[in-house]
Amino acid sequence: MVEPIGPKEEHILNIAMQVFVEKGWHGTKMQEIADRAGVNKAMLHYYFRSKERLYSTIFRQLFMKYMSSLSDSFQPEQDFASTLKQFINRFSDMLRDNPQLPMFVARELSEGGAIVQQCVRELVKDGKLQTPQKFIDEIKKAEARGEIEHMEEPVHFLFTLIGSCIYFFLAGPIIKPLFPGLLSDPDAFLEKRKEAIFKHLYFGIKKRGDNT
Amino acid sequence: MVEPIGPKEEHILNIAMQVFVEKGWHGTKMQEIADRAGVNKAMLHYYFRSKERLYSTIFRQLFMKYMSSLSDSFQPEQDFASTLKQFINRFSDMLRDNPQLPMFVARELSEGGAIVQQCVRELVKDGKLQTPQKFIDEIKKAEARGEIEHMEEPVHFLFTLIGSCIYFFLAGPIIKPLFPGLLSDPDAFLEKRKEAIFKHLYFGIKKRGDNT
DNA sequence: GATTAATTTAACCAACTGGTTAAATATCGG
DNA sequence: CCGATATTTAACCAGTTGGTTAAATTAATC
Repeated sequence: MVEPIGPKEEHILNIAMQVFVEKGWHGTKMQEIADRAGVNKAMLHYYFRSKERLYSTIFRQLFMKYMSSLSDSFQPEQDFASTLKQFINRFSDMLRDNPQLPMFVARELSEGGAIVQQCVRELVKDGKLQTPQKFIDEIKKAEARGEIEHMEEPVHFLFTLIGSCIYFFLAGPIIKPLFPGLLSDPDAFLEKRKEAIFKHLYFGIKKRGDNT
Repeated sequence: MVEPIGPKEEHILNIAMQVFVEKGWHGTKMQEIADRAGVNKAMLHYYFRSKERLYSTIFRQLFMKYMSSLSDSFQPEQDFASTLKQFINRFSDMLRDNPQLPMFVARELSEGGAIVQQCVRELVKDGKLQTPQKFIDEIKKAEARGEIEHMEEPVHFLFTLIGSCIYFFLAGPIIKPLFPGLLSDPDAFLEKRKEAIFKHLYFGIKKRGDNT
């Protein structure tokens, strides 16, 4: 089903991915892809027929990468604290390596052209987006083990968790000018960020032993 | 400095705002604004000279609205628990009334054309984006009062908090198809979401009295 | 009611966009 | 080396885009 693609084709695909991720569907011009890939514009159509096809290939790939990383980052461990810690670790590392990925996915889904909508419909239909249930089940188990507090709707914790991990990467352009210096050592920052998220979500901020 | 604008001008501005919020800079066409506003395309240029100017007016306005709502939602109360609860309440309500606002701001900042960059530079220079410090100061006070745990870098809590509130609105297009039925009663959902966020961040999920 | 200024319109324009095509060039099996 | 196939190019095309303009219409002023 997945026909093999030549190195040239792959090179174009990689460049196109960069441009689409940076500028989105409307902001991306075929000419710019061609220029940055160092090929004639007609080559893009030779290999991919149309902007729609090229985009659809790329969106599908990146959307799956994003959703898969959610799934892959979540691996049940001995206790839920470890599971949570590992998820934050892995998911944050993926975001560090693909900082523009969540913005791309969110933006394209929100602009929601026909291509994107069809893509998502297919993936949902094929059952390829079932991360959440895995998550929720594990939360319920940890709850049953008496490890964590009872949650009425575990899905909320999922939202809180993902939101906490992602926000920094989505809001980067606001945060950077507001906190100059915060990112002088990005790696160190991310490590602290991971710890902070875990502490906030697992222990909360309330002073323990305080019953007010 | 702010010249008074006629009702017609304002009408166009409102429509233009809708279109820009929906489709972003590149996705917005002057013709569509004109059509939806029920005016001749030349009128847009008559009132606003260029797409850049029109956009710049709108971006500035919406970006300030977003940043102000962050600031306005944060009003110190008797105790930090109440402050936090109220912030989540107010900020979430604003998001409910302007669900596309965070996506718009994030998207435009990430595409980061010259207009946006200059806009942000001006606002930062004019000191109009100083919400965060207010926040951090209050956290430190609550810490000093012994109300909450010590935080090495309170700014992380800010990120976790905002991320938790915003994620649902940014990820709406992913969440809706994945959790059909979750939003059958959006208002009820949001109320539960507010409570959940507060619980997660203030108390954490760890079973209390458990010292593992 | 005439004159002036503000508003609105249709027609137009140059630049750009995605896409095509036919010819040129490179590649490769024989 | 030859033919066939795959790749690459420049020129081109029709539709769209932001923007202009001059004339027409309306509103305001006297």
